[in-house]
Amino acid sequence: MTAISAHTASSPTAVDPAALHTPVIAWFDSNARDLPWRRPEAGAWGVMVSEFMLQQTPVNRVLPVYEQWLSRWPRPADLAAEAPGEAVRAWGRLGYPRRALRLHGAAQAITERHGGDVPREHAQLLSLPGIGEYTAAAVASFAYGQRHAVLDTNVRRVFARAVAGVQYPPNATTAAERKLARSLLPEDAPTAARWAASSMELGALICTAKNEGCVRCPIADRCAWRLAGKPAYEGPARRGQTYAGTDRQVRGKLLAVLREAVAPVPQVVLDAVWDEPVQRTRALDGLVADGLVEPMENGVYRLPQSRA
DNA sequence: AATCCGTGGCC
DNA sequence: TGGCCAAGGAT
Repeated sequence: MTAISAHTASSPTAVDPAALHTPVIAWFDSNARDLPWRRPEAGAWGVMVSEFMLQQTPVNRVLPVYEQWLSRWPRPADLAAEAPGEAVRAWGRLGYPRRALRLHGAAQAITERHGGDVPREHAQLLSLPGIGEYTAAAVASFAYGQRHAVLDTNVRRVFARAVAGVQYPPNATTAAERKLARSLLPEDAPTAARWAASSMELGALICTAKNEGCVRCPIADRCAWRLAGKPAYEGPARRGQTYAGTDRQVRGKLLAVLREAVAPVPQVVLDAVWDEPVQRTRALDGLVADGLVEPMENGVYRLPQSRA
């Protein structure tokens, strides 16, 4: 096949959805990981907790924390009854601790507005704190078997390569990607949900950002990117993630002290984590503004006890 | 739309 | 060694 015809074949309108569904779903049936949130006993709450934890955090680091959370808070109301600081503490070192606060807030909303059950409607899920377009679709699809385009970084990369013929998807999800995802969605809901999980798993295990495993890929023979000779990424520089010396690092150090503390922490102890006073103060103020830290009297701090 | 928000493993 | 990457969301 020439480069020209490979390019033609990469046109989204030329894709036969069924030609992708069948081999990818068959591959998933034999190769899916046995993750706890995929087991029936996880329920919608388990799926939802896992989705919060998996936002920007690898599976292997989520696993032990997920088990602790579901054991301690088996239903949304159990978490809602806790102080938000307990959620932040139990979040441990998963990163982005605002997710813990949002998950706690979502549990409160579910308890107060939805009778304690994770809502089934996409719009209702979307209205909960910490749930955006991706997570709403993921919960509706994985927990309730509904038909939604589930566009996470894995699926977007699979589509970019297999269909668009490029190495990486755009920085932010585009209207074209949503349209493509909808056009590839199987008609019946159970198959659509299976397809969502399958295409995501393919991106996570085979069609990875680096060291992609094309030799094990069930659709390698029709992947536009591979057929085009795997051209290198061309386009705007992808977003970097500098960390050392940033406010995020300082916030992380401050919150780590508060997570480990069994009693409220004097400011002098927090001051020891970072030398530069202006940045240190800005970071602590930011944590307070975000509701992750609660100032007490006399310059003492703790994880939030008040119900937001 | 561009930035901010943690943490740790990997090559 | 250090940039890159990991099932995003909020502003």
